[in-house]
Amino acid sequence: MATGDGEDRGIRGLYDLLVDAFEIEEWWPADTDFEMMVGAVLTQNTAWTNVETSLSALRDTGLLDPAALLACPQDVLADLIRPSGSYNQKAGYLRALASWAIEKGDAARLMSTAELRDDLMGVRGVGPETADDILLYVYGRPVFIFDAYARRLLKAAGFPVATTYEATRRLLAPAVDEAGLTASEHGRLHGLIVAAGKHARAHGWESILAGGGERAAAP
DNA sequence: AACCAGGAGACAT
DNA sequence: ATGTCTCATGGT
Repeated sequence: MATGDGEDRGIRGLYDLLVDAFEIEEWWPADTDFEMMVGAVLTQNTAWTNVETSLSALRDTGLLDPAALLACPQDVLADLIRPSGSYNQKAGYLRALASWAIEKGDAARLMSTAELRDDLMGVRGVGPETADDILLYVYGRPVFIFDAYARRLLKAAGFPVATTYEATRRLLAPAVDEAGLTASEHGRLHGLIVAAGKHARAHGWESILAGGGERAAAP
């Protein structure tokens, strides 16, 4: 590995690099666990600013609560989350999520990470990335989010990357393990990667990976 | 005015 | 196990 490519520094090294390169505000702000889960579904293929509009509408109508949300007619719910796009699909997803939250209660906290991940992915509307978001930000499990930005970054850094989320996750599980980041660090890392991804869209990944460069601020 | 945004599911191959 | 299509608004 005298290639000098990014894999040499490992995921821990990538984390250190990004901490120095970017300043981000508190990532994934939410008052409650359920609000965080709702946000995770609404943000699918959707800009976060649009999600905030929907979350505010849900908060104002008291629907950021599993039981209250289930009691709401689906077409009314769909209308409230319209700004987030795919509102008919997502309204159904949110109902499935609310049912799961009520059914599970605190039992979820006792499950192993692998078990809980499988359980979450059984919920309609929760795929691999959304499940990992919830594992990380609601249940405090130290998982790496292999979203599109992360895969591009990892590839640019010299890691072997697959085309899909799950394939990449399996491929790089050892590297994530070796990094040994805490859940808190993983949480910050995901935010940093999204900030880096937006920066890279304009300036390329090289400007970041070269390191020691400019310190960019996140909007 | 295409293109993308803090993806997932159904279905075909 | 891997593609393609649909969902659908709002910002650049």
